[in-house]
Amino acid sequence: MTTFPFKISAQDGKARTGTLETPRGDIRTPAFMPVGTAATVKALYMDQVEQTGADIILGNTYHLMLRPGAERVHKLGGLHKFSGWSGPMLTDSGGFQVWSLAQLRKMDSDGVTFRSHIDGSTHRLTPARSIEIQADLLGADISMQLDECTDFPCTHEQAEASLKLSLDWGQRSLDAFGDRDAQTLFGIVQGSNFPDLREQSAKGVVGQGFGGIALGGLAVGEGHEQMCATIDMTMPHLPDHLPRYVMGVGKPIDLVESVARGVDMFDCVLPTRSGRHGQAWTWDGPINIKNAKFAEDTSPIDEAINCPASQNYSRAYIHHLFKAGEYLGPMLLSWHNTAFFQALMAEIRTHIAAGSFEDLRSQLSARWEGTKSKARDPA
RNA sequence: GGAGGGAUGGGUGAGUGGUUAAAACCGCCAGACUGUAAAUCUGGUCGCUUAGCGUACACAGGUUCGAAUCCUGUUCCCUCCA
Repeated sequence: MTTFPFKISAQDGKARTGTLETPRGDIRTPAFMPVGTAATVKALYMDQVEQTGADIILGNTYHLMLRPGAERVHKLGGLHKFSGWSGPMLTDSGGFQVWSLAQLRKMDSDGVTFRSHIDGSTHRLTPARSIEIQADLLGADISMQLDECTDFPCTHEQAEASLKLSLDWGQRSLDAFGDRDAQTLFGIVQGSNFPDLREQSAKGVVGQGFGGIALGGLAVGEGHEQMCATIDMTMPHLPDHLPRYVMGVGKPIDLVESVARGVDMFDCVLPTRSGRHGQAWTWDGPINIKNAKFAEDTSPIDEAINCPASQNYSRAYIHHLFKAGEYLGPMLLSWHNTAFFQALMAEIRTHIAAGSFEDLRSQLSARWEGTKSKARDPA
């Protein structure tokens, strides 16, 4: 397995900062990767995404195979050329859709059959097909193994069966991936919130020899505390020399606390989705720009963020855009949020390098205490 | 001048005797959003001392055990004909 050079330049407690070097460019870690599911980071130009400081973005196997079709993207020159993003790209395998589209798919030991949410047509995803789509057709720099994102909560028995399936699919993904010079493949640890199962899964995935290790099955309703506990129970079983990626996370507080536990990479739809919905993340916490109190607020969203959307537009104006249903509102907040998440990661890197990460962490954790996600009510 | 139609909660607009404090949508006020079926979804939106009470369907009367709904008058609006 080709592993991209991962150079850790500084460590502060369990937090570490460094660079993951890919043929398409370096990824500064800890890194936040904006999500571009359908070959677009929603509501943003690729130029804007790049200017926010993002080194790498995501694409999605399931969505792209349905539309415009993986073969078509390949015919058009691959996902980078097609979308206009020339930096590194990571693609998700479709494993998250196994969970999020549970009602539209059927699983067997060999793979998953999806009924398209667009037109009802049937699509088959196996570990090998997912690799073919990601690495061969889309041309992802980092591919993810096909996995089953385990539902939460679930029984020990269910979690064990699920992680074993993912382990098996991981091996088959590796076999299909083979040897490649300029691309790599990450494995995914599952096991819900059971220490023995996370250990079992982690040891299995690490033993298989991937180019990076992801933690899956998080941010699916377990809440902030459970998520941190799960990361804690998994980290001891991961090697230091590989990048660690927590999939689908998270809120700023989640990022800070995960970095403190040794995580190097993240992705999350939150900055763009909540931006489209009127939520702006700031150093003082999230605000809902649609709230009446911003109707005549002439201050910018967050002057401290080096982004035109953050600095050059009044809250009153963006409030108006949202109330009026104007496209520019969601565009500006998606832009701001994406820039804010990058600014947060940059700040984190700087503090790790300076050995002052714990100061930053305690400061932000106190400030963002109230934003921690609660565990989903089982009722 | 004549004939007809209509006035319902912030707006549009259902409702033609009791199950109507009054559908639905919009607006307004909040909340949620974590590997994107999400420019989405959820809750609230007459007042009060809130298992109840008081007001309320242009206005004023009337019929009825009971009226937004039926009758009479008034005011205003719309269409058509002269």
